[in-house]
Amino acid sequence: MEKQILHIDVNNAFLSWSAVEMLKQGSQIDIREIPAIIGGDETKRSGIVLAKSMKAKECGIRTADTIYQARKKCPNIKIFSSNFQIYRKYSNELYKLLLQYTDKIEKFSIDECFLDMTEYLMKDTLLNKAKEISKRVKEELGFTVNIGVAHNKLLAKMASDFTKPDRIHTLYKEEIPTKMWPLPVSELFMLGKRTVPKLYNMQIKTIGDLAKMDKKLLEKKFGKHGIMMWEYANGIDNSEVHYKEEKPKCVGNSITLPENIVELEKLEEILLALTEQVTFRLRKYNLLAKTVNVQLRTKYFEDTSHQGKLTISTSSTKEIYEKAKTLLHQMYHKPMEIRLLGVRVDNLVEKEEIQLSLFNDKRNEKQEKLDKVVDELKNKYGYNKITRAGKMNAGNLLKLKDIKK
DNA sequence: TCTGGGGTCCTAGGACCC
DNA sequence: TCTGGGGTCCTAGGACCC
Repeated sequence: MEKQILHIDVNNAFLSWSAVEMLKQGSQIDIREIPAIIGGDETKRSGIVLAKSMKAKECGIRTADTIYQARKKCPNIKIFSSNFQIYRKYSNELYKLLLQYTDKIEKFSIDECFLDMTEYLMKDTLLNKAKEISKRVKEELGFTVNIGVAHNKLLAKMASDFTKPDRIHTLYKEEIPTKMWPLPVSELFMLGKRTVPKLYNMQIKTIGDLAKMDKKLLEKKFGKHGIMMWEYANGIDNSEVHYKEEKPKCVGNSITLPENIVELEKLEEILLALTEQVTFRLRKYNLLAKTVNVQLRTKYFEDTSHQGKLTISTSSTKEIYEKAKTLLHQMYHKPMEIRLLGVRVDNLVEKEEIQLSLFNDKRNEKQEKLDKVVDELKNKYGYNKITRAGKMNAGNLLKLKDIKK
């Protein structure tokens, strides 16, 4: 049976949500109506554009531009900082509204959802539901969405991207040649800035060009990725809407430092702060990690990473930090000027699964209790209020207020 | 005052085993 | 004194997404 899929995409999500919130707080201006962007903080060297208004887009400003570039393109641009707590709030409100239509919802990102609407079999019914959702989101939540209507996720996603904002587009199989094939190949989902130039060299300029290519040739040149791009260009995608809550496969935390750092001791302090946040989240998920990964970026934008296995899966801050420190020492050689430092854990397993399979493990019981007490305090009073005693807090030391929950 | 941070998945190549 | 080959596991790096 053919599936009925909707893809819901919030228009300029961060900017729209900030606009709605500001209006609620009594602001006289709607930042969606003026040249405005949501951007990072240049003084913390994270000055890039996260979202833009239509007027900002008309100036040629693009997402991920530096704020410096944005200001050059549009000198009177208004810049606002991001607030992820607010974004999560609006994301949840949208989710709750969508739950009234189906519980088969996949949260694809903070501002995108797939809905499996196969129970609404008639095309007319489905389109009417899309219209109803669009209208209700606008009226009840105060922002607009684009909705893609199709028989699989890929086509629904492509459709929701057509013209914006506040639009509903269908992309049924028979519409692929007219609606999707004329588009530049760079518009196809999963084709990024590395692959597109290679396709251009092969005289593949549009999605239609790609669709008509020999699948085998693409496989030879791009491997699995080649097969996937050929299938996507032909509108083929059999993946399901994953509506069940899934646990993450890795948990990471990284930061671009306010200034380059050379001293190993300082890096260690930051590494501890980063690790504490990672293990806090790990324990919240009730997961244990087997692999630790540390990432460095130098002032020349050279990235390196090292990973290592732990003997036993753990969520202990101390154990993971010790491993991370060892990895950092392996990679670090003087005089290195470090711009970014990150830690990530991989190979995650459910805590219960492991404990059953182990003999009664008394190791680090004390440490586990300490982690638990700290977690409870953090849950009660907020993440940044509680810091480990004994070490100076790297976060405060460097004013890294963005090591956030 | 250029260039974020959170993820997922894939691949090439090395180590090691039979 | 010329060095196969299949399989698995692991690591570093890269590509892509929002």
